[in-house]
Amino acid sequence: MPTRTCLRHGNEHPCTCAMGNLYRFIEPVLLFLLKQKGRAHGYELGTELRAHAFTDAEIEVSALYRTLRQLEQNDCVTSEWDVEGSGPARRLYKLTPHGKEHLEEWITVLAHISKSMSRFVKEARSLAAAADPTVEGARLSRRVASRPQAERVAG
Amino acid sequence: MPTRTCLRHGNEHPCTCAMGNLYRFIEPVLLFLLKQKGRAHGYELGTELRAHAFTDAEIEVSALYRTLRQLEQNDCVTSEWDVEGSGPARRLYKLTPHGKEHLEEWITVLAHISKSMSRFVKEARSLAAAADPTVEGARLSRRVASRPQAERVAG
DNA sequence: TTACCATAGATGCAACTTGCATATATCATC
DNA sequence: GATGATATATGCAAGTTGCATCTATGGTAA
Repeated sequence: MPTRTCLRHGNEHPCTCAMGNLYRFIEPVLLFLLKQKGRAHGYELGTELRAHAFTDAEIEVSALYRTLRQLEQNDCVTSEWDVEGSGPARRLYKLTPHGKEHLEEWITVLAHISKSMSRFVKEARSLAAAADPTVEGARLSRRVASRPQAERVAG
Repeated sequence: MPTRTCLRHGNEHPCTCAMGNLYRFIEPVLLFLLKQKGRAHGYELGTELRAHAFTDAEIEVSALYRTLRQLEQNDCVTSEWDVEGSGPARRLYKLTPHGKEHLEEWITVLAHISKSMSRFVKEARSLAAAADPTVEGARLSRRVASRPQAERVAG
């Protein structure tokens, strides 16, 4: 979270915004959406990215387009100009076989990270509960796995 | 993952190494360890970091020390030189109250990310299962409430 | 007709982050 | 006196990010 603070949400509550866009995590979502939709152009993907994003971070359009071009360089997607219809030309992207494999790799990696992360959260919470054995703390330490609590302030 | 490949594990299987150290994720683990241990020096933390790290990435010692100094700048930890004992002097770190709060923030944020991430993995896997209805795929896709719609065919 | 807005994509640049190599120093052991 | 483990730190090139800005098309409000 470094020195950065979230400009949208201020400094009052923890916010994933402060982590930046983490383009590394934009990439898999783009691959996923392309697999799901068959083909799409960047602007369109930008509007749907939010729903699957891992953080509250605003999607930087420049990051989005740059990630797409990079994916093309790495042979994960192909693109062609679509001049049909009205409005400015759009670049239509499609997943390549290699892109599909890459998405599979991402899924493996993300499953791993997500698991380590939630294990860490569990550990850290039980440490907090042990260190601060209030009523709330005790209740938490009894069963850490499911907490219907207000968990998400960020957003 | 970009252009990078994992040098330790090669290119043969997906590897979180290729994501880099993600110092953003070193930070919370350091805060956690300091809370757990009371006090510790950097080198020591480095040896215990692996057990809690979110990725397979080798811990870059320079990143570790730099993160600690940054945490100190941000008033999350304090340090003092320890010249007792043998060997070179070591900088002993301790969590501050603000550091404790910061850890709590991290936990909230990480819980959120981990959740979004595992939801994504689930979605992506069920999409894969639907696209590739092998025996294994079928088992997975049975549980899926809403199959993804037919791909939109662009004209 | 002009102004403005949504759509669509791209680039320039300063600031920041990261990986790797290297420097420093203490002490133990060979 | 050489080597290696412990312990911390910095320099620098390469890479990444956020923000501002540019180009362009077409629709609509004024």
